[in-house]
Amino acid sequence: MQNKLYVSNLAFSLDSDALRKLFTNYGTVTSSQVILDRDTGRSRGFAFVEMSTPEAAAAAVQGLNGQPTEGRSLNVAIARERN
DNA sequence: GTTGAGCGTT
Repeated sequence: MQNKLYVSNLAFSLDSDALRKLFTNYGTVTSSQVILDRDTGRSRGFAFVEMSTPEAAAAAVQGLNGQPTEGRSLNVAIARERN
């Protein structure tokens, strides 16, 4: 499964909904979630977005990786297994 | 500010 994306270096002003809208422009977003610290509830500065297909994920990487968003340059890459 | 969670109602 190469349809899960790891989005890091994101601005704290971005939430799951904002990311979803950004990625849905390059394909169908199956799920989007900004990672919040489970203990403190604060943003960890990165997120995970799952696309419906690997090609959609690749398109999102090419389209959003390194793009300035909310003052921060988004870093988008294929995510790893959670384990 | 950089690779997620959950175990008690997502």
